[in-house]
Amino acid sequence: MPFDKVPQKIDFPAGEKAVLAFWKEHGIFDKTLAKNADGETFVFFEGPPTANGTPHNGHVLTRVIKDLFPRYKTMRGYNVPRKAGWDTHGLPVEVEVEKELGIHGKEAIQEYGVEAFTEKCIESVFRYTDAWRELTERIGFWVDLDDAYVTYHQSYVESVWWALSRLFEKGLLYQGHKIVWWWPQGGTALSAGEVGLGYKEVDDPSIFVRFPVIGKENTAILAWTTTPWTLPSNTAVAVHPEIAYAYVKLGDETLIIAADHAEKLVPGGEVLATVPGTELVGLRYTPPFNYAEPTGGRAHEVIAADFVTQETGSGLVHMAPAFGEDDFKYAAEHGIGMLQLITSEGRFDERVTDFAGRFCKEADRDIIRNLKSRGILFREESYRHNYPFCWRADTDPLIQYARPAWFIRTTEVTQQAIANNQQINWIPEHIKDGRFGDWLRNNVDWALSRERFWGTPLNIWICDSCDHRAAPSSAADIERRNPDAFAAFAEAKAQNPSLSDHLKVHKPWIDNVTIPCEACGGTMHRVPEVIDCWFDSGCMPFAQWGYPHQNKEKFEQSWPADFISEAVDQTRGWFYSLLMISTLLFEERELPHPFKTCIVLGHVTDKNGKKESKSKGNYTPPDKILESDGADAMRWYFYAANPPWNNTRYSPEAVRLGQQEFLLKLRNVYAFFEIYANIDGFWPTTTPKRPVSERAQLDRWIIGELHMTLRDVTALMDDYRLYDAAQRLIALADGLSNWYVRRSRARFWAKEQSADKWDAYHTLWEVLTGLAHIAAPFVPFISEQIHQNLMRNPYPDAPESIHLADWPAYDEALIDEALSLEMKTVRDVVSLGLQTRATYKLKVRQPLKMVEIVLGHADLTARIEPYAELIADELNVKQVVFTQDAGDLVSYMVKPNYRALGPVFGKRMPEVRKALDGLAPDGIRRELAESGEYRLHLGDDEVFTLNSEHVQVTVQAKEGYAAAGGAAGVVILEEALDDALIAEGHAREVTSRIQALRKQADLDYTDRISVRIAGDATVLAACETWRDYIARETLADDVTIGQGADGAAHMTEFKVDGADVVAGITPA
RNA sequence: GGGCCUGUAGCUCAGUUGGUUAGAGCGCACGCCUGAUAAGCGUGAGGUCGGCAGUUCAAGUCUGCCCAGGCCCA
Repeated sequence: MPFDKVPQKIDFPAGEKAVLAFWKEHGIFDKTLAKNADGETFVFFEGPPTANGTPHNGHVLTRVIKDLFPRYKTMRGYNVPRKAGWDTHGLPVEVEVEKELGIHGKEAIQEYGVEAFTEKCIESVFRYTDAWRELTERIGFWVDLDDAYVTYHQSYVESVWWALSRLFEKGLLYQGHKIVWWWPQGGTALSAGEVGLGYKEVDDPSIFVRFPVIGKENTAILAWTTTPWTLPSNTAVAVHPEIAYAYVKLGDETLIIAADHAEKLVPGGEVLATVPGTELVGLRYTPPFNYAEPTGGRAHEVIAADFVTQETGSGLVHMAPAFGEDDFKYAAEHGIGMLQLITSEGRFDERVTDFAGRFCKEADRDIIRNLKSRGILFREESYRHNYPFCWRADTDPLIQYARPAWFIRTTEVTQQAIANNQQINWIPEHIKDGRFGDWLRNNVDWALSRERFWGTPLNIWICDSCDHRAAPSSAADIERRNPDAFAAFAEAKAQNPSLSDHLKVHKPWIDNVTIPCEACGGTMHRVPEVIDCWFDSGCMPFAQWGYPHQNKEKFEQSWPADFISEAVDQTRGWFYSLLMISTLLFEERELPHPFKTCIVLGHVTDKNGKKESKSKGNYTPPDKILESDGADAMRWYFYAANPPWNNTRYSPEAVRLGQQEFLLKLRNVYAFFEIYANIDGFWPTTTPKRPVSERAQLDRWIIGELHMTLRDVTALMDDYRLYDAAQRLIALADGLSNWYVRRSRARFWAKEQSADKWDAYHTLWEVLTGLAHIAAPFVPFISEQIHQNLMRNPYPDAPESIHLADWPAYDEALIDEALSLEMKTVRDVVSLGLQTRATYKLKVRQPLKMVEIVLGHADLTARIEPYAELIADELNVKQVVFTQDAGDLVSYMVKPNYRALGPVFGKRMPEVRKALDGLAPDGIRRELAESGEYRLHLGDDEVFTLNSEHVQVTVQAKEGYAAAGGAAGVVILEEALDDALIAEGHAREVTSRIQALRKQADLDYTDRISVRIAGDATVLAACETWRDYIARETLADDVTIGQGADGAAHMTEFKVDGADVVAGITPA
């Protein structure tokens, strides 16, 4: 009953596809969910991706991280539900649809029809879901896509309404103004991303205007602006508090200006005095225009603002709070009022008698002319800068414009949010008090509303007559107030049954829903706005269940999340909206919520660290890699290349390198095992098996390494340190491949079926299956293949899938730290021996008489001696001698251990160093070896007692011997050869050639052959001596020496020590 | 302009509470081993630890300033 053959040709994707089919056919994912259904829940929240674009490499990173921990926790016995989600609302969706329809702007959308438009939005959102599903499944991200929450669904919207309703009742929703980039011709605000698309270099006027100071005769502030059209709406002038300002006399008048600019802007002027900006604060002035009175605060005075710079202008900045973000912010802080004399179409309103109806930017020239004619203009220049235009209509300038907006008073709970944040386990930790903590400390009220169409409608109704307001929390709540509220929708639905029920709670339908006013009996209409889609996603912990209107128990069971993860750009996005909404709504609950641990991922960049971008084409799309190298390789790269909170430089080459480091090694060992286990008929259930304690050192060593790795990976994964965990796996795979298998080959090849051979098989089987368990959450595909073949074949009762298996518990009894250290030393010693062979051109195939080993830590000698045979075999020497008195072959060096000496000597360290340098190292070594201490004399009469902690004696090879030295010690090879050694070397050389020939002839591992060897007499004599050895190694039934090689099926000619030899083989 | 992160070999990255002689893999060169063979091993070359100053007996590590890249915000 053999193991399945591991295909010779390496094709990871093919194997993975088979695994995917297996998972699908047997419903493995569902079974993993069912398995722990009664277990303790490990809560994972899926941050909803927007599906209106194809997934890229960054999404793969996020998804493989999101997959890793749920898989791990599932194996640990936790119930880990994985509900998927889709983010469906928002401006990007609308923009995408606008592009598609070739329309743009509010009016165009209304003309097209809001209902048809929203239907297009739904279509657009799900256009790419197939691609997402395909990728999600292909990379092995186990998430329940069939039960995904969708942010536009009625139940989701109603949960969001409930949240807003609560905030409304708490008085945390209010109306104010928000400065937006406004497209006047289109009557719409643009997102930052859209604004970024439309910057052009343009020349704008740059003017300096006299603002006469009230109470100072003939004195004026020289205010600066590049937007003359905002001057009629001026309400303040800003100065930098720390800049020096000069009063400059020029003729009859005195001008106030930044001191540095006095000479340039007012040549010939006389500086009367210089004052800091703070002294100008509070000055009142006469504004250049007087069309209307500002409202909402004081006006026409000087305020301090640190955004003011000296680089451009006069150092005194004209402020029009309705038309600038800084202006608005500082005005509000200083109690300055606002004046907005421009309509939403960008035209002067009727109050501005001189310019009424004119488009703002086009009026600049006339305003300047007006100022000039009144003698107010001091100077006019032109100013070249980047200014945004509408990206769709690139001749339409954008303007910053104050729009009425709804806000959430998040500042009310800033302290609670900060306290909540403090309890979160942020990975990396600096996010807590860094990026996220800073953001919370500078928390401002959340500008909630958007003047758009495709979003969750803001559920506030206002009475036409008495201005009474209400915020119903669901459709049912609305119907309670007005049973006919949705009659129009019901009728439309009757006419058109394909109308989505979810649209009931969307524009335009919801806009027509009215409710009677509880206060006056009048009619209440909904406000026109929709809300910021970040609020949607932040509601997902409860909205995914439709809570509190339904699924109350489900919500309670899955809140708060134990684990979430997204990229760092979500700091002010999803991470913030989750935390803030939770803080606002669930103030009585235990902190932290709604998530306990958050891994913040870096971005995936190209191999030069540049952002991956479609237009640059500087990246390889995920499916390419998945097709060529497979999902395990891609997953592994993101786990093991670097800690994923740093940016990851991504390229196909890099993925392949990571594959070699772990996956390929794992696969090679797996394939090796299958080949030999099948040849020898090893079977875990029937082959005689001895307890680990009775097996060879090498076996106990690798099993110890396995259990140490298991112990460490478990602790690291519990701590979410996946990168370190991956490194441990690499180290184990390396030890397994490059030491255990390498050193055990002879055991696997051994002809006789000894207990030692079976030990080796059992050990390798145990380590491979164990390693597959530990690696399963990381590389679920190859782990499954190994499990199915090595575990399920002999043990049909084993878990159906490795992902249904329990995470193994490490066995302390099998861990042997001492053995581990010894083996490390042995490997170092062997490495030095091989180094010596390389340096002195002593081929490993040529046996040598002896190796002498001087260990750096003499006390290790007794512990390493038992490994003599292993060392002899690996270095191909007949005898291993350990010594501490290698006499002239080595020299000693004393190395101070500063870490230990530091606390004792402190500042006197240089003295100590000097003293130690002047002493004979061998003397110190002897004293330490004999008495365990050394008395160090400092100065005239001070004596300090040092022990082997304080100084380390290292040994070095002297020149002129076949020796090499390192941290482990010194290894010296005996170079002299005798005839017997030379003969053995020849025999091994010939054997190697015959083996190569077997391979070349494509013989099966077990095919018997007959061998003919001819040529040089010395070599033939050696072959005669080693005839049995050659026959055994090459599986030869007969070896004919010196009779020529003619007639053999395969022949090879080569040189041994310069002499010609021919070998031929014929299959038996 | 502000905040956060990153900067260590040609490339990708490690680097403990500061301990003096900074590591690994890849790549390159040379060699070895091999019935795991599209693998494996060894050696070598390759570093002003982004720069400058400071603290310290001792700085890749701590502090300040500066430079470059990334992200978020303005």
